[in-house]
Amino acid sequence: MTVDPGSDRAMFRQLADLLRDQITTGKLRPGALIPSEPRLVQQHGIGRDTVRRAMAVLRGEGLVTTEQGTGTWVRQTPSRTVTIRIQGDDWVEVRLPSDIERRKLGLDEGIPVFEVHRANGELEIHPADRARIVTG
Amino acid sequence: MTVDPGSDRAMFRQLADLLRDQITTGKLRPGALIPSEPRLVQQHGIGRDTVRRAMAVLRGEGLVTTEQGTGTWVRQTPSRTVTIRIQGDDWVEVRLPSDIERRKLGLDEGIPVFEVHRANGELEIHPADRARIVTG
DNA sequence: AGAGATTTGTCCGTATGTATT
DNA sequence: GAATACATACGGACAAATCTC
Repeated sequence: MTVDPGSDRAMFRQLADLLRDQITTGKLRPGALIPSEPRLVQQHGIGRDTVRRAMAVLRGEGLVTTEQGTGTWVRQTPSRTVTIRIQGDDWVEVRLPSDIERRKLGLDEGIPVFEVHRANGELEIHPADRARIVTG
Repeated sequence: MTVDPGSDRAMFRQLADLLRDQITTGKLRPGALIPSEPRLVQQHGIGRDTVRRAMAVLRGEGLVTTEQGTGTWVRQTPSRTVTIRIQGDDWVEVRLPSDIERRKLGLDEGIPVFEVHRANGELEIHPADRARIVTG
């Protein structure tokens, strides 16, 4: 299966769809290496820019992580180590960190953060891929 | 102020930083029009690719929204119309929607979704820029 | 309705730099 | 050092959407 230049859907989206499907169906398991950019270029007969844009889509969805000089992998969904308990007048919002904040927190692209506003005025930030909100 | 080719920081990140700063400080208010791509190209003496990547950064952070044929605007943070109440064994996780799901939900890029798992097994999806989690 | 200008979307090519193996 | 892989940046070309006249 490959991408279709004649389709209405942009080729980089088709390629992202194709890889996302392999990830969500388990064909590409967490930790698996995505074929290199030149490899995908050759496999689908497309430009490198197109491949890179597809990767950018998947990174933005938190599905893959890329390391310069090495390659791109299916992200390991970390076991949720943090359980956030809220009660009373606590409340929670969610947002994506800025590029700067993301680096400071050591987060991958496409990972939102929980902003936990405690009733006492304190503010906690938690990466949203390692946390789950419960009551009590 | 403009970008510096000699800096360690990539130029498209510098441009994103610059615009993000104007947005967060209120210099560019919600609804304000971002200068067009050719305008920014000329203003900073950079390539269009660089400008577009800066925009992609800001879109991914949920700060701006882009419409083909029109332009790019500072996002209106919608009034929070949804309040999610959780209690008992309800729990909440957060993720970014896939490209396909995002279109189906009519969401901008960079907007996470709440996944509310009810104790009775039901599953609710809420755009995370229009929701707030509380107890009770 | 139509034409033209403006603006963003997609795709390709090339070149160079940086990081890892 | 060499080979491989991703990062950044430029340029050009055409398509698609929107707006104005």
